[in-house]
Amino acid sequence: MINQDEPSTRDRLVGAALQLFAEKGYAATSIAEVLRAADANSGSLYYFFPAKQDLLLAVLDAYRQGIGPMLLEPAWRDVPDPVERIFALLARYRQALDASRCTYGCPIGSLALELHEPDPAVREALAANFTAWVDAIVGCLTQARDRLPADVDVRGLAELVLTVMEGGVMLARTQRDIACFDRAVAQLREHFAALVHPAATSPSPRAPRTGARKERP
Amino acid sequence: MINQDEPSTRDRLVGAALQLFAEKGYAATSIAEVLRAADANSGSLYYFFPAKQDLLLAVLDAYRQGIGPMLLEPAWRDVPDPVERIFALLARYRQALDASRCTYGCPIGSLALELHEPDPAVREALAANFTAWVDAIVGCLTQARDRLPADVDVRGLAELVLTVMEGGVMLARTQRDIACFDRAVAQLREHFAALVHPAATSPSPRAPRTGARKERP
DNA sequence: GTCTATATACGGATAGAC
DNA sequence: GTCTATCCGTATATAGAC
Repeated sequence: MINQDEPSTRDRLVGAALQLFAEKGYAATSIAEVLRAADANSGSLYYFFPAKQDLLLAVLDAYRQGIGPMLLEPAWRDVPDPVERIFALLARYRQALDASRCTYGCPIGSLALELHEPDPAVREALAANFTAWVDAIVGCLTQARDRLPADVDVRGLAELVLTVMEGGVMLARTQRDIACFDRAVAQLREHFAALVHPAATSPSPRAPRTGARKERP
Repeated sequence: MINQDEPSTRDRLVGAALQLFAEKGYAATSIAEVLRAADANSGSLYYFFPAKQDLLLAVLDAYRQGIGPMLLEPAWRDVPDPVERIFALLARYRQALDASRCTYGCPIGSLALELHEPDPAVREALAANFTAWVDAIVGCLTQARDRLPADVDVRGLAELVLTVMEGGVMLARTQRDIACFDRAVAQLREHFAALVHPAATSPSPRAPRTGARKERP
């Protein structure tokens, strides 16, 4: 066993930076704050990370590695239906948004828009996070493949989910109104309702649609 | 007439800041850079704006005032159909994204996510920009009201347009791939295609749908 | 690996003449 | 309204002992 009960200095630094970058952003977080939050000293940090950006890269890697165990797994524990898993994931973001009174959104999205001309390594690390997230949704859609139209753009649809989440978070945060996020998700629900078959395979006892589409004259 | 040919020092400052904040972000833009770009001096800037944040507020106000003349009017000049105007607006963002090789997105969205704990005045100025943008889409949808289902959430649908634009810009910038934005817009097209009647009123000679929805078995 | 002390630069903002 | 010169805090990063 390598893991101790006490996290290593390096892990404390990455953890502190992860939290602070999410709360305040990258530029607005000073090294001194990270050191204070991690209860470490300047010498330790620069022993592990040659520069602040290397700390950011470690944080982005931690996020990517955490997508499965920290995000998807808890969100999907009690949700077997692949389409519902998509909305369970969105509900997770809603929860974080709500708990922070519309302050905490998606840390990757915030960093992606804060860093305008990022170093290639940083840009790729951000892109890798989005790709992993979208891949997870693609997985859900693939599992529900037989309930989808044959000509559907699976990747495009998965990206739409990310897009709606990120846009909904942005709007809700700016308006300080979680209803914005809810409306975005509700619209996505409508989109799925028009697209997905009423789950002949799934034994889920939900109604196949929430709001029946109005008939055309 | 008040306007001269030469823009005032104040206008040059706001214009320079507007461009720099969009290109590099708020925190990453130094006062010195603004002064250089505006060909002005520190004394002039602080004569007009007590602090950097007041310059930001002026920039956000300029954006809001420019939504009509600088954004909607040129985008809608040759597009009478209200639904097509929505996509013409999105095409405008695509153009900016493309011209900058997926670097320049939506400056308001970037600022909204960069500034995590903004001063109330700043947050409200950002929110006012989003509101004005969404209101414009609501206007389009209202004009097309008779082509929409009676129970549609007009504001929710308008916010979805903003949400898809912002999310699409975020993903395209991060992946440095405009196809991400295109896929997001294509999905929105699908959503509208399933929602909007084939324009009985509009004399536009377009086909009512691009990709016919697959029939359910 | 960790500590303290510090180098060095640059940030926003100010002073006061003109 | 505009100019130059400058204050002063804070930022990242380094040096070198332990």
